[in-house]
Amino acid sequence: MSATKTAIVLDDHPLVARGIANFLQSHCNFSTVKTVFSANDFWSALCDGEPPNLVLLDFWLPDGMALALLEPLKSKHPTIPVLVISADDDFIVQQKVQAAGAQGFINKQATPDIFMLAVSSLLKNKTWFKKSIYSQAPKELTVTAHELGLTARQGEVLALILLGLPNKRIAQTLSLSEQTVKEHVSGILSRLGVGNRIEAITKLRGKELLPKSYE
Amino acid sequence: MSATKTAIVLDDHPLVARGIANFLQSHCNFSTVKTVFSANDFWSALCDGEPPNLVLLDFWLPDGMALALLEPLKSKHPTIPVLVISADDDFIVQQKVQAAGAQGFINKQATPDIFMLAVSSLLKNKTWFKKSIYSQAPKELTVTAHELGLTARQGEVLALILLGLPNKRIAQTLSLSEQTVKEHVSGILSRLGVGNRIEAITKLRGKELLPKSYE
DNA sequence: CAAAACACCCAACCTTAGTAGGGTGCATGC
DNA sequence: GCATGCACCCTACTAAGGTTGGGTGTTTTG
Repeated sequence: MSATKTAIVLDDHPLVARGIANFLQSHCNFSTVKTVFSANDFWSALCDGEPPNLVLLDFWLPDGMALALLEPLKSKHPTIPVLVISADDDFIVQQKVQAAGAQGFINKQATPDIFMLAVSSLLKNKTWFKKSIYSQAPKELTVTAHELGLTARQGEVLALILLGLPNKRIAQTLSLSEQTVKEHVSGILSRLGVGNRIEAITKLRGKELLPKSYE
Repeated sequence: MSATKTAIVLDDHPLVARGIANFLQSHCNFSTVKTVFSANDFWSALCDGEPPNLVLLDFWLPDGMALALLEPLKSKHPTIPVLVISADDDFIVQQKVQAAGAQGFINKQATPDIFMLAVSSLLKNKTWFKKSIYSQAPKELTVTAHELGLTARQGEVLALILLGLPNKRIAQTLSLSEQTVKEHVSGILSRLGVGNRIEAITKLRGKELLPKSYE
C-alpha cells in the first residue's frame, strides 16, 4: 500500500458524493478525494495530476452515462480500479457493470462495513461482486418471457406488441406470416390471462421485458 | 438561533445519511446529528433525549414509509420542522409531502447552496417548496388533457383508453353510445398524431394523465 | 421410439376498432 | 342572428385483431 491514497468520486448527487468522499478519508485512510458531478468534470479531474488509486462511479448518471464512461476509462487507464455504486440492487445491473470492465459493484444501502471491505478489496487489485442470487428486495421491475411462462418466440412477439406494433409489422420484422403472428399472440394472451393485446400492454405497464438474459 | 442545533437524519442508504449528517455539521453549524436507517430506529432516537431542531426524511423509504411516518410525527411533535428529501423531483411527490405536513421538500441533486438555504429556511420556521413549475430538469411524468390539445370529454375517454378498456366498456362507464365513444377516440387519435389506440397507449407510456387539475 | 411441444403455414370466421357521412341540441362569440 | 365548436346519436363500411380447425416439419423428452 502506497504512502498516500487518492480517489475520484463521480456522482450527480453532490451530497452523496460528499458523503462518500468523506467516508473514504475518515475510514479508509484516503488522503485526497475529489468529488465531481459530471462526466466532463470527471475527465478533467482525471487528467489533472497523478491518476487516482480508486474511482467511485454512480451507476445512475443521466442517460446511462456510467456505462458509456466506463469503456474509454478502462481503455486509457486499465490499472485504476473502478467501484460502481448503484441505488438499486439489480443483478442485471451488476452484470452490465462487470461486463463493462468495472472491478466492483456495491449498493448504496450497503452498510459502511461492507463498503470498507469493498474498497479495501479493490485496493488489493481484487474484485467485489455479489455471488448471483440476491436475497434482499428485488424490485421486480423487469420480467423475462420465461417468467411469464412464454416460449422464446412468444417473448419476441410480446416485445414487439409492447412497442405498439400491429401484427403485420411484427410479421415483417420477424419474417413470418401474419397468421403465425396471430397464433403467437393468442398463445401469449391466454398465458397472461387477458383478452386482447391492449390488456396485455396495460398489464405489463411499468415493467420492462428483458430480451435474452433469462433466469 | 439557539446555542446548539441538533437533527435526525432518516435514510435507508447509510452513506447518504452520513453525507447529509456531515454536511449539516460542517456547513450548517449543527452540533449533533443522529443518523438512523429505519422507522423504528427513528422513533427510538426521537424519544431518546431532547427533541431535535430538524428532521431530515428520505422520501423513498421502503413501502412508502415516509408518508406513513410523517403523520404521527406531526401529531406528536408538530413544532419540529421536517425536510423531506427525494431522489426525483416529481411535483406530485412534493404535493403529497406538503399535504402530509412536512415543512420542506428538496431534491437530492440539489446543490449544497440550495440545501443550506432550505435548512436555514426551515430553522427560521419557514417552509421550502418549489413554486409549481419546475425549471431544472422537468421529467414531464404527468400530462393533462389540455396540454395534449384535447377537450375535457376526450380526456376522460383517453384516461379509460389508457386503462385498457375497450370502447364498449368506456361507453358503459360514461353512459354513452359506443359510436360516440368511437368518435371521441378518433378525435383523440388525430390529435395525438397516431393511428390507433395502441400507439396512443405506447406513446404515453410512463406518463400519468392527470384527471381534473389542468394548466 | 413415440409422444409432446414448438414453430410455421393456410383458410374461414367473428369481433372489435376506426372512418365517413349523415343528423340534433346547446353553448359561445363575432 | 348566425357561425363555430362541442357533445351526442345513427347507419354503413373497411381494416385489424383474435379464434378455430385444419396441416407440416423439427426438436425435446419420457
